[in-house]
Amino acid sequence: MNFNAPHRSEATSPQQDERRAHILDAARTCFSRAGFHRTSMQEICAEAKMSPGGIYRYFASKDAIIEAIAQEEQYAGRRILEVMLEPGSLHDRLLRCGLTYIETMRDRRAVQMMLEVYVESMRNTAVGAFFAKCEAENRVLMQEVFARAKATGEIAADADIDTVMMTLVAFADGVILRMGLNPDYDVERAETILSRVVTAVLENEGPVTAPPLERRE
Amino acid sequence: MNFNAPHRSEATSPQQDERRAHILDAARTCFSRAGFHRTSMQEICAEAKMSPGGIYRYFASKDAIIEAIAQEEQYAGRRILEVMLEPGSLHDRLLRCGLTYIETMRDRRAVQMMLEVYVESMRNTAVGAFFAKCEAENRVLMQEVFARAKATGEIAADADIDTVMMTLVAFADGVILRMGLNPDYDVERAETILSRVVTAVLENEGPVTAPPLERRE
DNA sequence: ACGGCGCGAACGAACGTTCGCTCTCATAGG
DNA sequence: CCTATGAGAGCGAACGTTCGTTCGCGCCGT
Repeated sequence: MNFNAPHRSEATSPQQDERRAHILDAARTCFSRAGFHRTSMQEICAEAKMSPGGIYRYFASKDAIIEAIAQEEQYAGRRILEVMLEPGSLHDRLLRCGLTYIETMRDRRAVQMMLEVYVESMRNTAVGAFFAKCEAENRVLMQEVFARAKATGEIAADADIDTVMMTLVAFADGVILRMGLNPDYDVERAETILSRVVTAVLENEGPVTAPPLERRE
Repeated sequence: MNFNAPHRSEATSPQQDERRAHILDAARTCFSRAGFHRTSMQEICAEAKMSPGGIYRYFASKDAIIEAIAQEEQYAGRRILEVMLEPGSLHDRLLRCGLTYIETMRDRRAVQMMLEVYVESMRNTAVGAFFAKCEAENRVLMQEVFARAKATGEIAADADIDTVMMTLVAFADGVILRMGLNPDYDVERAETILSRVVTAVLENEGPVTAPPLERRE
């Protein structure tokens, strides 16, 4: 529920932080192997080479560990999104942002963690609430970025920003999901395709009444 | 482990099938609410209004229920993919296929089930093995479709079929994932974008040759 | 001597599964 | 027509196991 307060004391020493990180790392290994709810505390203990009593000194519950990991994931995502605030064309920044995101997910373990967090977020859990909050923040950030792009004429003034944004995010997540499902999928060979997709999505829609399928001859 | 044999007898009466379906439906409701591994048999029993003993007459274990559901999901996916064998332009069929897929996922419950199956498939489980088998079959089907498209010149002869295919599938899954994460996401407003994305992905690098047109009404 | 860290046996609860029972109902024999 | 019979459907208390968590006690640096 509470994502900020440590278990017992408000102040944390560097060694405590290190220990916490050690436990979280062990938990990640276990969770990515079997998922949040099929991983037992005993397994995390074994992976971290600590006893239950030791771990419970740093985290109040198993859920607290899950929440801490979800938090880390969100912060990592936010840091990547901040690429959008750097200089460059909208298309370039979006592509760079996407590729950076994909780069951090090269490890199958990372994909599994991300998915686990996503799945957990869709349920009525503390993780879900936190996820929604972060998602809303990210959206505001992106809306500002796109609004500025409208001002400079990089995208049409009447573009449906929300849809464009969401579709791009959906695409990035989809590629990562596919990387997890099918390790053969080579994103590097897909890079030029990705670039074209970004261009295509940024293009403004034609007349609203036009049929969705364009006739090409 | 075994996806085909029923629990006790090889032959199944229509009433038995109906009962099985009833149990699976209850299980889906529970699973989409809390996930495979946080749903207890007791909950499924309550939802199905049956006792444990009753349910275990139809399924050998909880895992057997999960496997049956994963199987249903795969078969549904395959049926949608068969749109690709119908007449029409490649672009048209791909878009229709994607939109049909998305249509079946309008229900949040369906998205959650799909994701649950995906996550389970990434682990070393019986579901994972079955998933890999289906995935391989689907790939063969798609490779044939694309090979034929090359023959008719709908895509360039040197196009990287595997990458194109995977990227499109990734996109579809991504959109669905986003629909689950963010119920505000309105796919209908995204439809023209989706169409442009399909076009963009199908384009080979270099000069774009226009695919021939066959519209279906 | 003392505060903390860390241990690991032990706890109650909840899990998936089993098993012996009752009930139902189609059929056969009288 | 009635009733005996047997197979299967369904039940639910109970099983052994495993779960997340607790707690009292040694250990160690100061």
